[in-house]
Amino acid sequence: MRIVFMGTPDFAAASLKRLIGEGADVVGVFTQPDKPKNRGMKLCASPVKEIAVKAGIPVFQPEKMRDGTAVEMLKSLNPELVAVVAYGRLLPDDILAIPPKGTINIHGSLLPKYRGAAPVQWAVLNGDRTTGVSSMYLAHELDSGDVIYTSETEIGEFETSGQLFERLSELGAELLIKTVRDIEKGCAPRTPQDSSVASFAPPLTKEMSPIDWSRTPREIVKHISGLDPWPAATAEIGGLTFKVFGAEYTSNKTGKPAGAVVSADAKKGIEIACGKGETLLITHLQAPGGKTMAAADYLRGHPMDV
RNA sequence: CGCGGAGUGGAGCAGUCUGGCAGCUCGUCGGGCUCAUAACCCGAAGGUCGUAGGUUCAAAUCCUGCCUCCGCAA
Repeated sequence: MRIVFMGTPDFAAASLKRLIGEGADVVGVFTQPDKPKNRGMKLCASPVKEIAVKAGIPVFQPEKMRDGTAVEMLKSLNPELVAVVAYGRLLPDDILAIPPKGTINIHGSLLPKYRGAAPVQWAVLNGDRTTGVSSMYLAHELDSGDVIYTSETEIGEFETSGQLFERLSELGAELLIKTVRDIEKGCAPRTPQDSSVASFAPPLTKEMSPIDWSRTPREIVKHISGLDPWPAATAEIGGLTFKVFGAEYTSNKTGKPAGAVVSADAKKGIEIACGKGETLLITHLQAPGGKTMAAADYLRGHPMDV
């Protein structure tokens, strides 16, 4: 079955790699154009492009999806199925209409929950105990198509969005293989989404970074985990804005106001007052301009008065 | 040439401006105290100061090249 793959970041690369590894007939790969990135603003290829190039698969990087060129590119490949994983672009109907077996998508949540750009992060932020991945047919409206299969997994208490992303990208890859196989066999189910219970997971922004210390320790832990690795939770301590990457629960109580430093032990970390007099121990942080390190290490070089 | 920071015993930092015996908080090892301890006391080991050259009586420190790492921004 001739398949065209569309995707961009690591989450998608895992699926493409798996698809190729399973011997699927991937006849072309669409990915976002190379963009200037990193130190030096060098032009960088997307993770998906790197996989495709290594596998010798033709790569297409149309700037626009609606000016007709993308349609021509896709038509010339004569695909039976198009598989989209985090391509980062809404596909117009004339593209969706091309492959006779349909256009499918892998999404990082249990649809209809968390439609949108950041389903993984919001599952963590909201403190959900479980989440998963879904495969679905693409429809005109964002992430609203009929669901084919889902795969569920638990979220660890301290699992970060980055870690969950990695696991879900593997789960997603597996689900994609299964979905493609059953579509080829003609036995893939399709279940319409119940849009009345749908929720939306908008992209994260830096405005979300500052920690609200008046919340409960668990809410704050979820905030920290959910924003890791980007945009990262931040805390103002002693006039500096730190990024916070790790915290542990304590059994301590304090009379200090939320956000105040309760203790700064060079063997443990920085303990901060939260809501209702509970406290949280920051164990990993990043000072402005510095690299991420254990809070205890930071305190050794930067003693902190309480 | 997007902007910027940094390489100093195992970890995190100071010292560099103004050259002059390599320092701090930990860790490690040995000993002591203790019912006990991540606590306390005593002692010890461990560094060609990223690298190559230059200036100097003398370089971690000043000058030049190179390597490596990191932050911001996207």
